[in-house]
Amino acid sequence: MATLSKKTHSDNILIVLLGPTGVGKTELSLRLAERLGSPVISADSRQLYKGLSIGTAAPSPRQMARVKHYMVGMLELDGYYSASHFETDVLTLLQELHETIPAVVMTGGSMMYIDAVCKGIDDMPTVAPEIRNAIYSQFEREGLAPLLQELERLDPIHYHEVDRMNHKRVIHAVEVCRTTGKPYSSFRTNSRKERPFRILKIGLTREREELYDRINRRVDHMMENGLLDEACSVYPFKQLNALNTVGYKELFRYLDGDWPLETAVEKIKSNSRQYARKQLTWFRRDSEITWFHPAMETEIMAHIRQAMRP
RNA sequence: GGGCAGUUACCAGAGUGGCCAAAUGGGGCUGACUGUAACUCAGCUGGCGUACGCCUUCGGUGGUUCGAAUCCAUCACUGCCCA
Repeated sequence: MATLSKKTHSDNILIVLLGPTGVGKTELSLRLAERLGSPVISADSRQLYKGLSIGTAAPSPRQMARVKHYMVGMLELDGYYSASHFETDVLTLLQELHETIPAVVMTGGSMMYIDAVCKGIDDMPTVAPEIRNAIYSQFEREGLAPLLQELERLDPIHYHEVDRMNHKRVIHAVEVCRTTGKPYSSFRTNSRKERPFRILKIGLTREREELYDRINRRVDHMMENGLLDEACSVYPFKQLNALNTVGYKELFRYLDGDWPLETAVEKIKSNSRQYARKQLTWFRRDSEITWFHPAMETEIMAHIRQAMRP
């Protein structure tokens, strides 16, 4: 009887609204959040940064006035951040929000960030910048072969598991080995972390042609709304990872004089389409996602209400 | 009207007698991915087949040849130059 008034873990829920870029997540997330009395947590690895609002299609000031947003425009361009940081930050935030709000909305398309929150990511030691720099300069000088040999010696298990053609993965494993003196694979648990709330994943999708058309048109709108000015304003920081981002890297090629503007805009469109495809590939293997067309707001709301019933 | 250049797969563009279903790039498709992930990497991309393979392609037609995307003739179209 005493449990009647007491909230349990399973009373709280995280509603994850995910989907490829340009599918229409932002507007729907606002409407759902308003109906649920929830804020919106953005799961977007680029909207995190300050000064990239046009190119990352971040929620507008007007939209942010409608609903409280978290994880948007809170990071300096040179700030270090990762999926693991996101996991920690969002879990802390959710603990707080769930005190008063049973159903919290998170929306975005950064696959690894979403998985980090929903499934967890292993604790991995932070790589010291000196070690990272040393390895990257070695890579530039000597190529990947010596690093592969080093990995084979330091972590034979992971050596056989990694994609050895993928220098980023190989380099990271070596970084961790060098930093800790332990094999990279010893930090991997392959386990899924428990969460003190339930998770409902709602995927938004559209016909491919419709999605591509929206993406193409959205890029044109971004250009009309000052994307080039925004890119100019961050151009001095173009070497930062935060700016290895669709919409900026292509305009930098224009500003560098490599491409005419028209080419850069076309590349933004095609890179956005490719990104959308990769997102769909990633999400496709997640059987926990229930898919909807963004116009199916009524059905989506019903699906959420259903899940919220005890 | 005359001269020259060209016509290759979705696009661009190599190939100029057999090793060509045809390089390469783009685009497209599929997939991998536990730490800067809007990153990075891989496969496929004429048709059928798991595969050895078979079939249909290189502007059209007709030739030459054992064999043609490649050579010849002719027609069509495109571009540049001269009128």
